[in-house]
Amino acid sequence: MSELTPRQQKILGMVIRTYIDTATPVGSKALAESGELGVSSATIRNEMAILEELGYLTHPHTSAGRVPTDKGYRYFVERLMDDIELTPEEKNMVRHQFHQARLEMSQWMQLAAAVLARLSRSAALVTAPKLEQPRLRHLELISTQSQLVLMVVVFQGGLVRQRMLSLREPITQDVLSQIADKFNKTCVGLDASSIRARMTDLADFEAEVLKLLLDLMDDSRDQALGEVYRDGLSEVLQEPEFNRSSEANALVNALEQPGFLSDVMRAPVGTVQVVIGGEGRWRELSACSMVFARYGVEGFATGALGVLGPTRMPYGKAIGAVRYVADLMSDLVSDLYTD
Amino acid sequence: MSELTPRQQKILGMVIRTYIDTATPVGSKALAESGELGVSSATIRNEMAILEELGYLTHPHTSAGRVPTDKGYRYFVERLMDDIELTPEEKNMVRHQFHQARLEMSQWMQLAAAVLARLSRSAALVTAPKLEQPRLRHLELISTQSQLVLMVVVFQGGLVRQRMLSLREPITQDVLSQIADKFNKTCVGLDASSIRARMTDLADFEAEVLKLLLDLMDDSRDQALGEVYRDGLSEVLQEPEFNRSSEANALVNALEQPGFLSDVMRAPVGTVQVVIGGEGRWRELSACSMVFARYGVEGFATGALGVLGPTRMPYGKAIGAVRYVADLMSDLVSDLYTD
DNA sequence: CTTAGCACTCTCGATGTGAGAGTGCTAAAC
DNA sequence: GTTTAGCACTCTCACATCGAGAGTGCTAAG
Repeated sequence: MSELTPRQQKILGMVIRTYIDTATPVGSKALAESGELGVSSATIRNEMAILEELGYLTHPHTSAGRVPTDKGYRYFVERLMDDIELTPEEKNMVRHQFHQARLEMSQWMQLAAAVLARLSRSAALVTAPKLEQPRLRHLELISTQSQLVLMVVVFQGGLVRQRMLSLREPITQDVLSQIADKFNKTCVGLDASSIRARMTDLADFEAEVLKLLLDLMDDSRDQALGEVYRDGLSEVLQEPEFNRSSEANALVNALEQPGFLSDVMRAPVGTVQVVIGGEGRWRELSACSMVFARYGVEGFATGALGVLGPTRMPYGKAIGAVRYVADLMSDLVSDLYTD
Repeated sequence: MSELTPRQQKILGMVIRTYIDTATPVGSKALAESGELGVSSATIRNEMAILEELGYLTHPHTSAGRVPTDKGYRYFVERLMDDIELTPEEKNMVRHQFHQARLEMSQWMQLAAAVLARLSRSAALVTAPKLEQPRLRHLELISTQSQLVLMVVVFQGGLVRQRMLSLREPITQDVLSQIADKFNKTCVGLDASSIRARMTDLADFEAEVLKLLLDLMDDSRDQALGEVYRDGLSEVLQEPEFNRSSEANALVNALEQPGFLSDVMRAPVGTVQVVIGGEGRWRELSACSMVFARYGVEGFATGALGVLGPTRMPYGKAIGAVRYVADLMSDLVSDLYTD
């Protein structure tokens, strides 16, 4: 890819910025009249023709202004964009909201989704952090009815999971407590495989508890599926590109599909990824872009968050918001969940 | 309201059923040709004119077929509708799916939403059951870091809630366990106000635990706000009435609004309510109908579930589905959560 | 290399038109 | 009295036409 001249870069940037603003194709005349270039519309036309030949711009039809291509957006995001940082006021606002919230993951996630949606004017998604290597911290068995037992498991770090278990024959609470004690005495601090190795020679019911516990530990590793928080869908559906319902539908579908997020958002913690126009992999999302990041503590517990909007999204704000919120969430996970 | 003649009822029913099917105004000729009435289109026209005068039908314009009014739908739902029951196959399918799922409220809720959406071809909403009068079953305090404590509370019936608590000065796990024990010895089986009355003379930190516990018990009473499961949005947005994005937006907005559901779905357990065209109270939902019910055990724990679709929704299926799923969920709550 | 000028293309909104669907009304038939 | 056939009328919808406007590409001159 040959380098663009400074003027070409400037023109490309202007086209994209105006298009993001107005959602209508931008013509040479409008750019010339803005005065920032000091050249005539004819010159701009020539440059635009070159940019089009290089694949950064297109025409919807012969006599309309120019519209950025996915490649154009990519170039813009990687080289031309400025003010990726949120403003101090925005940061303050976000921090303030997080400060107000209770110390609870589900609240944060919802809050994070709301903040992302508001700041980036796109639909936001946040998945719960999943433990990479869950270690047992505490196990409790509680009889709720004669034939039903509630198992509450606290993992190292403070994540709590529960599961129910139905019995063939009644077991008293005392016996249950003894069994729980046995697990707590032997298995605290261990991961699933160590627990499996350690707990042998178990009575009938104990074996069942063990099975359920291991199952739960396995599940916690990718329970991201279930707990996903969304926000901002209604805002993004107002964008003109989603008036045609086929586009809108693709987006709503993607958001509703439970597996979608975890499929898409594979990335190391600390980097912000931008997927423009579905990037070939998600054909139905060719009108959408995603900005997302993983958050949490690598190797311990990570989740994903991001925004989904039209390719014509305000990338600067979106990237800034995703980065800032991801960092914030990482801090929270690190502060609260790691010992 | 004067009574409709049997033939008028039959015509009204046919108009509504065909309109629900086709989403296009239905004319006298089409009804006459279906052959079920044995009269000519002219007669049907006369009857339709009367039905229009009475307010059950309208014209979109002079020369289009008839469209039901909200009043027409209401009459239909209350007097004309048949097969409100799901078919045995559908019931089987639903029961089977619930049988497959794990013994876990969040799974059931998600499943219920999915089933409702599929059966009624509308958007479905399910809120978690909230405890009317939570009683403490078990309390656990776990230190996760030097300055952080995780409080896990199990309520009578098996609902588990957690909250974190940051300390001014470190407290050892032993001390924490002693405090938890104190609560468990004195307060098990009590509701919030009894606990408040019982636990007096508390040390500094104990008072804080008490406050948090009471707070949590209070919250659990209407935590419905947070935990809401949705499904079927993408399907319902495909319906022709939501091509105009303003209608669609009202619907998406309503679904995203957290308070909306709890506002709307006030009803006793065991009855299915039908709100047609927003019924004046929800002006922005004038193109939508809702079918919903409360489920659970009255006086102990109840939640709400329902579907939201165009006024032109398949009421029979929707009501049947809502009733069946609500009953199923009630049974589950009753089986698992009551002692 | 830049720019003015110009012909050309294409969209968009307004306008018009004919076919089709459905109605309301009237008068005749049962 | 109810039903029906017939007919004029109305309104939408799809389609075509048309001019204005916007924007382009090209050419030739600065």
